[in-house]
Amino acid sequence: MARKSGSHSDITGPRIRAAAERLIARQGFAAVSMRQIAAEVGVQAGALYLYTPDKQTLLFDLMREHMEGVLAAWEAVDKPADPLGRLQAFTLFHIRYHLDRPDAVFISYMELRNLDPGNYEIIAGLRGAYEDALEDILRQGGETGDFRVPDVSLAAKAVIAMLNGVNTWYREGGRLSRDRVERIYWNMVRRAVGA
Amino acid sequence: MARKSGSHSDITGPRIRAAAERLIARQGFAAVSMRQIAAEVGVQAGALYLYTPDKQTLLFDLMREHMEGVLAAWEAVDKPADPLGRLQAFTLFHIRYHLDRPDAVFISYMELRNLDPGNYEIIAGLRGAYEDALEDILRQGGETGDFRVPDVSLAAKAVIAMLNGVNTWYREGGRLSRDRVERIYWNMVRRAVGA
DNA sequence: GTCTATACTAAGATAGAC
DNA sequence: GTCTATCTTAGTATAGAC
Repeated sequence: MARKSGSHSDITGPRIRAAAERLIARQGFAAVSMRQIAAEVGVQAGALYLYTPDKQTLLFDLMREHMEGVLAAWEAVDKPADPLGRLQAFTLFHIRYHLDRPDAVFISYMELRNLDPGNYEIIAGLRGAYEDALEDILRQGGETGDFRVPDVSLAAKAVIAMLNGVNTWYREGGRLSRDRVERIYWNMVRRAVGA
Repeated sequence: MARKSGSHSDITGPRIRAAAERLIARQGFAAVSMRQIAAEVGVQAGALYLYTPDKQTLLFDLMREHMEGVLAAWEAVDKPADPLGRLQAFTLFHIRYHLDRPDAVFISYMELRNLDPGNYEIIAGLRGAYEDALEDILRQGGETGDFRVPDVSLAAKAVIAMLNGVNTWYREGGRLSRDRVERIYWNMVRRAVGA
């Protein structure tokens, strides 16, 4: 495709999103200024408004893309038919996908309260859809007798909270390898649901 | 004690902290202005500086008081000698204490990144001390054979993350009573550590 | 102890030149 | 597509009156 000289729209857009993601994850949405994001990209603040109508939309787009990405990636996972296998697939998928995207995860988790009401509803809906995927597995396993979960909704919330915790402390090259962390957590998840 | 007419230092101070806690929990530290806190209390913004040297110290004091409160309260709990009883006591204590203070919990969890480095170290140390208390229980139970935890540090983090999750969704008067939630979570914790 | 007034800084967003 | 310059609003914090 031909490109006008001096035009960088195909590269600046993604760079703005990447810079915003990094900065918001570290400092929080309200504490990050548009000037700061612009400086990180190497443009002036005004130039950002060629790529987003306002700061709120920038945050919303980051969160929506992340949540849609999680859902699409889980859809694409090759899933065993039996509940235990599915739960293991979910556990390993969740840990890996989230450890690969710490900034996006952190934002989608911490900045919910900075979304406008309409945007909040949409993101909350996407989060609910992801939780539903886990609930379905737990319900299926309850019916087959593979799991013993007195309350499917609570168990799903507990498992996701436990797995999300990994992101708060795991550091590449630390005491434990990813594989080891995954095994230990899978062991705890399995036992927590009475498998 | 004699009090000057028009003096409200004994009441305004706590009211400022209460208002700051409420507002910061809902909107985030960076998004809350000193004017907003003052308006909530019914004074002018300048008057806040009679009670705190600056906004950062106000945040730090809220977090320090909360963390010290958690530690002191856990110290004061009547604890069984056996690991299983201790773990149950910890689980029920954690859920109850945290559900009673949702705003303080939320802040101590979400606003770590808004602390100045020196203040961060202090709060992180207090958090570590609380986690240590749980690690001690798990280690003891591992030695007696009551629990099967391949990694005490990971298990402690997993349990605390799971329990913290309750605060994100529990609402008084909702589908489940506190007692029922406590029982279900205790069941999951117990199984997760192989008891 | 609190208020009014304000100094100072920085924010989000826009207009118009290039 | 980007920059410079700027409008408008709002923030933290302080000074001095009462």
